[in-house]
Amino acid sequence: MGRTPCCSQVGLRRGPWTPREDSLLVNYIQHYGEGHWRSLPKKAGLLRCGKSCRLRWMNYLRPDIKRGNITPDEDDLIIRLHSLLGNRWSLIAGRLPGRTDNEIKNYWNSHLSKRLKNDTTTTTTTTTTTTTVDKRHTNYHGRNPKGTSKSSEKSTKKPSTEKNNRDGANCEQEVIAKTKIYLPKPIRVGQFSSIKNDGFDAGSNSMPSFLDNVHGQDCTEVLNLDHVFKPGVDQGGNAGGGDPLLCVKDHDFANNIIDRRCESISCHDFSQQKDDMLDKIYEEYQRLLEVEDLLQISDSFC
DNA sequence: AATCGAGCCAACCGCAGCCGG
DNA sequence: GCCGGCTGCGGTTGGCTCGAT
Repeated sequence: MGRTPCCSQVGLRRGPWTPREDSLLVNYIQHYGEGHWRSLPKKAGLLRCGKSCRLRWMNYLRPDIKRGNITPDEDDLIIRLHSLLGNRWSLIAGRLPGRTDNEIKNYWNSHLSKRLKNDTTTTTTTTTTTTTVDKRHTNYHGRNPKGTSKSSEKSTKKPSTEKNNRDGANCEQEVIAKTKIYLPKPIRVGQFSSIKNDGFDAGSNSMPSFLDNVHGQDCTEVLNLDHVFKPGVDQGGNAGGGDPLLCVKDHDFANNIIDRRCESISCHDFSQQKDDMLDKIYEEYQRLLEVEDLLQISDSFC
């Protein structure tokens, strides 16, 4: 499709945005709303391409954006969603209110992927989950072996909700113990085509790619999804029991994965399973946020 | 004090989906 | 059904910051 790259136009500014440009963009959007990015810069008096304006607004200027201080809970949620969705940052961001896909992507690349790397190097030398969890305890946030972490140091400069919300390393270790990280290979998906692009078409018996890509494992190992989801569930795998996570952990899902490998169930069924699971993870996250709020309120009385 | 290297993140680039003509 | 423009997405990059030496 012959599309002219909008940013290649002569005379358009590039690089970091100035406060004046920001205010022009914000003022324009406040008056006329988002959209029509192509024509927006001209109307707003900006020497930027529409794409750049959109990016700036979406990733930085939107009023509902939370910046920095990814909490352990968000961290946990990102890991779990990533294990489900792969590099579908926009989908993951959609489940994290106030977070942008760019921020999550950056966070993953700078923090979590390193943790994953450490994790995989340890898992290759060990066979039991217990062992790998123990190893991960020493590698949370991908901190370097010297123990100096710029991210942690930076976070001391910024107001750190992470430190306020949780009891530091213990909680981080707890998160680690709850999660098993996989690294799906990058998948490209359209907004409404996650299943279609997951790599299995009607005539294929293959697994969806996000599962195929799970660490290059076969479906038996994919059953380790149990580790992806929050433990704290009973080992019997009983669904219900008051905890929504019990549903997430529901073995029916894992069984469906196997069924798919062996019998090829319908795309729709699987899509529904995945959507349900996402909803449940998200519900859990919302609950965590509520609990955090309650804890903060109670702390404030102490 | 200067230099180096690692980490972080805003922004850019190119591709693909969607949609209207 | 085809074409072209717009938009959204994910990968990548460049520059800034900061700790280590």
